[in-house]
Amino acid sequence: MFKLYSRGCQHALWALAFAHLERDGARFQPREVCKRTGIPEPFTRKVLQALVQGGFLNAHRGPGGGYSLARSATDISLLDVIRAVEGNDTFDHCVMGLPSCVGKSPCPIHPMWAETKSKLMNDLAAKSLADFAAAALRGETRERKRVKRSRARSKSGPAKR
Amino acid sequence: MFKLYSRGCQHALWALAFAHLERDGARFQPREVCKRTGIPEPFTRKVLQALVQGGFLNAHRGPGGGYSLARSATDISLLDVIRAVEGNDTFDHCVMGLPSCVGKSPCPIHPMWAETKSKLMNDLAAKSLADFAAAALRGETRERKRVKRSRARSKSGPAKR
DNA sequence: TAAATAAAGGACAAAAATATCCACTAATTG
DNA sequence: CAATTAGTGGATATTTTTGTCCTTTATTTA
Repeated sequence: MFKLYSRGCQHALWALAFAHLERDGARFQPREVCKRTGIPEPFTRKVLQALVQGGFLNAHRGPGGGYSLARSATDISLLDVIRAVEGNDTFDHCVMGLPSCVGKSPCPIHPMWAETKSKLMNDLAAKSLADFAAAALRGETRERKRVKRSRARSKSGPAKR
Repeated sequence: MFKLYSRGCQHALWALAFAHLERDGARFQPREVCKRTGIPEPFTRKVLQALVQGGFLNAHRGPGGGYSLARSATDISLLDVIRAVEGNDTFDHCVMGLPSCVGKSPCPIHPMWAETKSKLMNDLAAKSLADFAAAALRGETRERKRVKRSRARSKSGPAKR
């Protein structure tokens, strides 16, 4: 169960990427975006609320409402989004469960993990929503659709634990 | 919710590390090891079962039973343990949830993520249980004890999502 | 200002991960 | 071979994550 972020955060990234693609800088309707990307609308709406509170989205109520990015898509990094959705401390927890895994008493794999994390966080901070959206457009618009359809249990391999 | 493996796998790693420290190569009693490391015994026993089935542990029933490592602690890598507990495909899932995130249609962050994973998996494959145990001894024997005591909710920061 | 639209927020439901318990079985020992 | 010890496997409980629904509130437009 190796994962970078929660499902909600994953949805947020798809939503923002497609929102940006539709009409850069303009408003977007969560309904449309969710339908196009095949992500669950009610859950995604919740996550969008978090992004509003985090200051990354502006909400527009009433008829023709929707959301718009509070800053340019080139100015919002994936790390920003992840932090906004998951909380600022997502990357701070010890992999071995130690309450204070620092300085004189690190966990047995702290150095290795710290290195991995550091590189990853740099990469995520360097990648903007615009970059992400562009990459999504290049590779994955069609493929994405199929996710929703084949939603049956994948029942992967042995050793389920 | 950035995580490298499940809680059960975390428990397994602590248990194996301390088992190795107690008496290298010899049998160990899960009861003792769990008490010393402060990890929940019933849950950990389940995970040990998985390791038996995975061929990493030998189980010994009856009086004075317990477990022993099936191979030398220097010959079992952290990656081996993780795979045995989590399933061989733990590291194969797409971070963006795509069913087939490869080749011509990778997800928007596939390259970045693949790079991170590759390095991490190399590191994990290079680190043996013996290395891990040695590091655990250097840093964390005492500190670990405190985990169990302060088991109260940590209620960390804002932006809980 | 009334009607319609759409986001906010909270309650609720389902599924998965985490954790415990117990009856059963195998091994050891006297 | 009977008694005791300790792992196995299955059932069950708890918590967290994921996902839905519905009422309220704000905004727009006629």
